[in-house]
This record gives sequence, structure tokens and C-alpha cells, in this order.
Amino acid sequence: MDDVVSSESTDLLPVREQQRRMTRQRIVVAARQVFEEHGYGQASIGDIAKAAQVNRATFYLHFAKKAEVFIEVYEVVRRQQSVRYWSLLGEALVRGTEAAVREWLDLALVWWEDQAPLLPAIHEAMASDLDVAARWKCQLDELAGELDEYLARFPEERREKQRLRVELLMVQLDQLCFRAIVQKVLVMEREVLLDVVASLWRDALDLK
Amino acid sequence: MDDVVSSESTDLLPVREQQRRMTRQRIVVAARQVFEEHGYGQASIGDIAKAAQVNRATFYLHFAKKAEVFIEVYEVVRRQQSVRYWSLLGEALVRGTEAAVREWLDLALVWWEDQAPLLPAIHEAMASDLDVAARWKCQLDELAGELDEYLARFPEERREKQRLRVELLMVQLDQLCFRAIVQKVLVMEREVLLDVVASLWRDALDLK
Amino acid sequence: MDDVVSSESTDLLPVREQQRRMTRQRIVVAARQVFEEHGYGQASIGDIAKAAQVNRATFYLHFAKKAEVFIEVYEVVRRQQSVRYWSLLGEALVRGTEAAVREWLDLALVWWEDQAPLLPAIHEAMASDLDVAARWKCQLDELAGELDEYLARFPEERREKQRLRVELLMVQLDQLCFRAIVQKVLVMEREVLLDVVASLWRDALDLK
Amino acid sequence: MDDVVSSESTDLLPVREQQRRMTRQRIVVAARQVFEEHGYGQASIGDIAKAAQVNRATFYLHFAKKAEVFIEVYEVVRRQQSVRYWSLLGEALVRGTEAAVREWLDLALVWWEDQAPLLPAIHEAMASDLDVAARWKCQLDELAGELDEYLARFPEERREKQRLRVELLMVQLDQLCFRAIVQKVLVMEREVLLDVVASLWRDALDLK
DNA sequence: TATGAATGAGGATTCATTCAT
DNA sequence: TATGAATGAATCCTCATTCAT
Repeated sequence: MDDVVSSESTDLLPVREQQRRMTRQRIVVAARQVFEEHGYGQASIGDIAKAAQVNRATFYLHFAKKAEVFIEVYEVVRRQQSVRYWSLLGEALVRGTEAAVREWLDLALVWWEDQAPLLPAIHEAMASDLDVAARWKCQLDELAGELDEYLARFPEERREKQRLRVELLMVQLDQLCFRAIVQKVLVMEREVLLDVVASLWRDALDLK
Repeated sequence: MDDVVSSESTDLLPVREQQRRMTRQRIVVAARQVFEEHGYGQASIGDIAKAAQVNRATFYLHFAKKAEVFIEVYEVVRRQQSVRYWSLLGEALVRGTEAAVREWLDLALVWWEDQAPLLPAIHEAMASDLDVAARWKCQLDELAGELDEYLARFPEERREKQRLRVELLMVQLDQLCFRAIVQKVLVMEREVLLDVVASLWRDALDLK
Repeated sequence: MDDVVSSESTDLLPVREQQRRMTRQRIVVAARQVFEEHGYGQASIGDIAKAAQVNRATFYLHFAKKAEVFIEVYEVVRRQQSVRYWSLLGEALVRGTEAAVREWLDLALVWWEDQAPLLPAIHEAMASDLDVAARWKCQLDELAGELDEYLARFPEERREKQRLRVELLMVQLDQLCFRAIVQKVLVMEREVLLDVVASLWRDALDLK
Repeated sequence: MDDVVSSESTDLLPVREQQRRMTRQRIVVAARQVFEEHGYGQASIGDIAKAAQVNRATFYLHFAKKAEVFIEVYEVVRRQQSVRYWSLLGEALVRGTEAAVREWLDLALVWWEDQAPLLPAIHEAMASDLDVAARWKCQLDELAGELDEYLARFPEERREKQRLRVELLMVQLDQLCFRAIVQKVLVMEREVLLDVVASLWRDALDLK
């Protein structure tokens, strides 16, 4: 399985570059921990530097501001998600049954449960930072790419609306998971959540 | 017309108490302006006090921290919304046609457009502050109350799931409006937005 | 006897105002010490606050930036100088003898010797800060005011040039004292300095 | 014509040494630009290194601190000035007419106008840095050398005082030009300035 | 020799909060 | 009750300087 980091062959890099990346990586990893613990707004650059056991000035050597390192952290999440998440959804929709979608939703929830600690920070940044919000839109666009096969079934004129529908359902799922899994202000059984969402998707997407 | 504040009859209160409430009210009003301008995290107590033309120390006589005054601001929005919003949705659902729901959605969008300036702050606070998130849940619960007549049509065992469905659609609408109207990262015509959402609600709620 | 309103506004304000001024004064006095010790550029707001035994934030309550407190320090010097210095020069010129001017120069040197510690900071600020340089121009203008009686002796058309001459001689004296008394890069006896300047002024101003 | 740099013949130097000097020269040139733009105190070593397109660490291979490179920059100005400036003044004084001096002053102003961008930094450094101030004294001493012929006309016992007089007039001119041409806090026509100074020199130096 | 990375130190500025009035 | 003054604690950011390469 492809590891995110190993894909860039570190062996051939000059020593300097290798060290540089290590430090940068330390900061990114530490930043994630800090964002998970304090959220986005409350996380200070000092916290991140301390967690990375790096001088504050070193932080500025690699990132110009908090938003920048956050986007890097977020990119990792995004990349993981796009592989496990969007492509599988495309396949499930092509299969076209409620059962297939429910299966995918089950997987999606696992991802949500995994990412839970970081999500408050993501939502906070998304709400307060337009740059991050724009990145989120990219994610939706990537999703759109994975749906081509599914959308091909629809007549030309309906495709755009159908695509919007799927996007809206994703937006919905996103918020639902955030409220239910991360913030826990919506209290419901996992199975109930799956049932409701799956059946809603069935009706909305005309699944079997 | 019912004024939110005058519901508590101030005429009979002692002078001191009346002054006290006026000051408090000034702070709340000023806080809203500040939250609209700077968002939640970036708004400082100093900003609010200055906007209210009140000493910073006076702020602390009325509120212990920023979150507290924010909740008060939010309550005003909440109360306005529950009247104009939820009850009309209940009626539209009782009528049971896509046209009725579309009509309501049209109204809902107007509300969104009106509230747009404050919404970034609300979303930010909602993402970072569990207390505020909990208030949001109250709002959904209020919605549930307005749906009794609509839900009564469903057999006992389906009611709960149907209620969840409506709630999910509200969550969806909420996010959609935020992205499309407030942040404008989802770019689409107002009419297209209405069409897509209305038809989605039709399928999801089995409207005519 | 006591009016409720005026008792608040008259009794309380002066006390507050008095305290405020005391603190401000402490900062100004401390700032002067710091400027004398470290010069202008090297003096930090932290240094000043520490010397005034006042919190750094308190500094910002009274001054927006270093330049502002410096100007206040400089004003004190300026005010002292204008009394002891310019008016006496006016009188000496009216007397119109080299001896009178020499006498005044002698006094002027005393002032220079007194102010010596602060002068490096003044010159530094004057060279690097246009605001301060502008204040220096005010000083020259004040000088011009004290020379009216002296200039009245000249025919209308020569007055302006004669005024410029005196100003130039002042500029010269200023720099000379700075180099000789403060920086000590021009090494010469006090008496020699007096002789040379006095005779130069005699020729330049046509004294007896 | 004498070139300041080429006087040290680089042709015979080993390659390494030649490269080394080139780098050093690049830093000096860049430093001048930075000093012109930011003044002395506000110029950072980082700025200079960046302007020279050289690593910050490289700077330290050539200069121990900012003052050191500044002195080098200043030396260039000084050397240019001594050629164009002092010797011509000597000649003018030997001619001994106000017209000759006025002619020289005219040239001097051109030099001032040319050097204007760097002068705030020079004055700032001169005021805050004793080393630089000492260099300024050297300049006066060089001037003294160029005056020998002029001073030879005076009886032995008056020479020293006459030399001081000329130096004082130079100090005066220096400050006047700085205020009038560089800082522009003394506002006057170029011609007026020339007239006043020339006539003052005439009286002070007993010119025809 | 030249450089990229890293750092320690310090400076400016802001804020929430507390007192005396 | 309301307020002006004061403060301690953070935060951001920059800079001069060193070190391994």
C-alpha cells in the first residue's frame, strides 16, 4: 500500500533537502496534534513550535502563518479521503443499490470516526477562513470527477442537477457526521444514522 | 408586533434595573455589529465595549466572557427564525406539495440573505464552541415541535425516521446556504439552487 | 449643598487626571534617562517601561509609539531652551557687540554642556525621523520671533537675508557643539571655541 | 580618470581572491541601495544580503557587523567627495572672490543633490555611531590639507583660527544642505540659498 | 568560500481582567 | 453601577548569529 510520504523517494535527495523536509514534516505532525487539542483559533504558533520541539523562528522558515501549515495538515486528510472515499462512492453509485450505498456509508463513518479529533479545527477554519473554505470546494470538485461513470447514465440535460444532488447529500453527510460523531450534539445510534441516511439517499438518487 | 425585548415589561422595574438592562442591551446590539464585522474569534471584548460606547470593565459587569454575550446575540437570531421559519415550514409540509415547499424555501433564502453578515461568526462559534453547538440543537428540537401536524400523517413507527429526514434536510439547507450565499464558494443561481433543493425535498419527503 | 451630578464630575475627575498625569510624567522622565543611555534607535519601549517601573502595556495607554514619547521629552528641552537661549540672544544682538555675543555664547555652551547626555538621541532622532526634524524647524521659527527687535534695524529688503544668516549661524553652532562637546570628535579648548565662533559671528553679523 | 576600485590591480590576484572581492563588492553596492532606501537603523543585514543576492551567512564572512559595511559604503562617498570637492574649494579660496566661492558652492550643491538619497543614513549613523563620526573628522582633516595654499597667505598666528573658520563654514553648509535639500524642512530657493551662503562666506573669509 | 537551516533573544503590540474611585 | 487606569500574560514576528555541509 502506498504511504503518503514514501512516494517521494527520499534516498536520492541531497542531505540538506532531506533535513529540511524532516523538520517541515515534524512541524506538520506537531501542528496536527495541536489543532486536535486546541482547535484552530486557539492554536498558537508557539504551541506548534513547542510541540515540534523546534524554535519558533524555525516555524517561520517553513510557513508564513498558521493558515499555511493548517492547509498542509488539511491536505493530508484530504488526500487520504479522496482515495478511500470518493472513488468508492463512485463505484457504489454505479452499482446503484441502497445496499451498496449503505456499505459505502459504513466505510465513510469509519473515516469520520478516525478523523474526529481534527474535525473541530477543520470546521472552525472552514467557517472563519475563506482560503480553507475554497479548498473544501476543491474536494467537492474532485468528487465530481469520480462520479463521471455514474452520471453517464443520465440524459445529458439532467446530469448537472444530478451532480448537484450528490454534492448536496455530501454536504449533508458532512454536517451530520460532525454534529453526531464529533460534537455529539445529535445523539443517535450508528445503525439508525446509517438507516436514515441510506434510505434518504435511496429516494434522492433513485436507487434500488 | 411583538418586540423581543418588550415582552418583559420594563415599565414596572426600578430605575436602576431599567438602566442596567439598557446598558446590557447596548452591549448586545454592539456585539452583533462587531461579530458581523470581525467574526467570532477575531472579535475582542475591547471592540465590543468600544462599539457600545461603554467601558471595558462595564462589559464584565454584564457578561463573564465573549461566549456569553455571543449566546445572547444568537438567541435573538434564533427567536426571530423560529417564528418566521419553522412554523411556515410546518404548514408547507402539511400542504404536501413541491410548490409549497419551494415557496417556503424562497422565504427561507430571504432570511438567509438577511442574516448573511452574522453567519460567519455563528458558524465559527458553532464549530469551536460546544455551548453554541448545543443551542443549535435546541433549534432543531423547536423545529420538531412545529412538525407535529405533518408527522401525524405517518404511521407511528415511521414518524421518528421522517422527523430525522426533515432535520437532515435542514442541516443540508443550512450548509448549502452558508457556502452559497454567505461564503459564495458554491456559485450558483438563486433559481437553480431553489430548483435543486425543492426537487430533492420532493423526492426525499415524497411530496406531490 | 452638594449637587449629585457635579460631585461626580468635579471631585473624581481631578484625582483620576492627577494620577494619570503622574504616570505619564514618570514615563517621560524614564524615557529621557533611557534615551540618554541608549540613544534613540536602541532604546526600546520595554526599556522605558522598566525604567518607569510601569507595565509595558501602560506605556501604550499613554503613547502610541516611541516617537511620541520622544517628542514629549524633546519638548521639555525645547521649552527650557527657548527661554534661556533665544531671548537672550535677541538681547545680545540688539546690544550689537562681539563681547555681548560672546557672553551669550558662553551661556549657550553651558546649556549645551548640561544637555549633552540627551543630545546624541536628539540628533539621531532628528536624522532618522522627519517628525522630529519638523519640530526642530519650529525652534528656528521661534528664534526668528525673538529677533524682531534686532532685525528692525535693517532696511526692509535686507531683513530676510539677515534672518537667514542668524539661522545659519545657529545651525552651525548646533553642529559645532555637538561635535565638540557631545561627541568630542572636534577637540578644542572651550576658550578657543568661544573665540572663533564669536569672531566669526562678529564678521558675519557686522558687530562691533 | 581614477577609478576607485581599479586602483588595486585585480589582474594579478589569484582566482579565489578575485571572487572574494567581487562578492564583497556586491555586498557593498547592495548595502548602499539598502541604506538609501531604509536609512541606517532600519536597514537589516538580511535586507543587505537579499539585495546582494547573497546568503546572510556570506555577509559575515566579509563584515562583522552592519557598521562595518556602512563605513565601507561611506568611504566611497568620502573619496568621491574629496576629489571633486575639497581641492576645488581650495582653489576657489585662493582666487579669493565671492564669485569664485559661489561657483564652488554651486558645484557643491550638485554633489549634495546627487548624494541626497544616502544622506539620511549617513547623518543617522553619524549621530548614533561614534566610529562613523570619527571618519567625518578625517574628512575635515583632508579638507585642511587642501587649504594649505590658501592659509599660507595668513600670518602664522592667524592660520589656525582661519582654518577653524573654514571648517565651521563647512559644518554649516553640511547641515544646511541636509535640512534644505535632503529633509526639505528648510524651504528656500536654490538661488537664495547660494546668495546667502556666498555672502556669509564673503564676510566670514574676507573675500572680495 | 559560500550556503541553507536553525536558533536564541528580544521587540512591538494586544487582550482579558482587576482595582480604586 | 460605571469607569479609567493599570497590569500580566500572550502572541506575532524579526534579527543577528552560528553551524554543519
